Amino acid sequence: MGQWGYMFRISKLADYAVVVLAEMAGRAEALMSAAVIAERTGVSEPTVAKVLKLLSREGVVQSVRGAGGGYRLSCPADEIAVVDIIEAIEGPIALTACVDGAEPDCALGGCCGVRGRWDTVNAALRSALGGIMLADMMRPAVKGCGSAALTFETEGKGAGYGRN
Amino acid sequence: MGQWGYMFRISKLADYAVVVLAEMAGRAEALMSAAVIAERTGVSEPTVAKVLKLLSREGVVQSVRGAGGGYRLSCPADEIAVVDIIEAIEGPIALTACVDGAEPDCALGGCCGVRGRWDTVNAALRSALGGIMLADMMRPAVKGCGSAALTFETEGKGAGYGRN
DNA sequence: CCATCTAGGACAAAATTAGTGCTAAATTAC
DNA sequence: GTAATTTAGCACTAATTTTGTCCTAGATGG
Repeated sequence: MGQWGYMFRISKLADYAVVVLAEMAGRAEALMSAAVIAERTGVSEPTVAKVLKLLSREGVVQSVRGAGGGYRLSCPADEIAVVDIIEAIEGPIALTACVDGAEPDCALGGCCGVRGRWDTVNAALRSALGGIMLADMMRPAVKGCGSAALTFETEGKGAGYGRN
Repeated sequence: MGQWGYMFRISKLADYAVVVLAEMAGRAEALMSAAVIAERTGVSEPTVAKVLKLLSREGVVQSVRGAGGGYRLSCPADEIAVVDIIEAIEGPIALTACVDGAEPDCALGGCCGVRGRWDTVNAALRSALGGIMLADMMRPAVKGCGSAALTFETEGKGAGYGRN
């Protein structure tokens, strides 16, 4: 019922995360800085940086600090489940807050007719999404797109942050 | 990354919808007014009314106007998929706005490396959730509130409905 | 006609998300 | 060792979404 009317919307950040990782997967071994990835994907640099920080903290990517540093995937694209990416950004999957253990002060209290029943749904979700890998999200290499010469510009961010 | 840190959160309204419908399923044939359902579920009346209006518009429940009117389920609880309920409240399932055909003005444009790839994910989602029915969300008739001794529940926690 | 009861839209407040900026820490290059 | 590069981690503001409520209109039954 939001602007798009879609349920199960994932956050834009998670969406960007998949785009960013798909880009990185193209050069799986190489280190890429946030700035370069931003340029290659078209996502604004601050946003790319934010996404990568989260992904790094959750172990989806590895980071190397310092000059010449950057990020690389922790494992091959066909071993990273999309659901893991989303969880890295948004936290554990659950259809409601009403899951085992959490949230002590439900106003409906012990009378809630569906308490604990969402677990089944959540399990089904995880199961269904667990099999879809990052590699499945990549298109078969489109030329002309996104692959504008990999230049390490020292020009800086003076060019301004394009909005996403 | 919200307060609960859960991804795939459904809205509270959709959550209420399941609670409301589970209540109605107990007396499948009978007409129940929004006021009565509100009283029996503990969800505030304006909210119950709102939920029922949406469910009615989408055909999940049937409505009867006028004195003595109310709502009843359109079909048995084991024929109503939970995902249908959620869709009735929140609109069609889709993990991103970036689905087939839709959304002409994605800033990443034609260069987006994952464009169209979400369809697979969404299909998997629908498939997994389509098999879970409202009937599966109901507890096997619990008399008296708070007894709660039920299969999966490891403890008396687990809630998630904000107060009204 | 009058008391009920749903339909539908409008709306303000609250909660969440998005996006940006700043400072610190690590690493490389000179 | 100093400077430049690049990630880490907050803190914060603005924009968007969700909630919850209200108000008016249309049906229905007695």
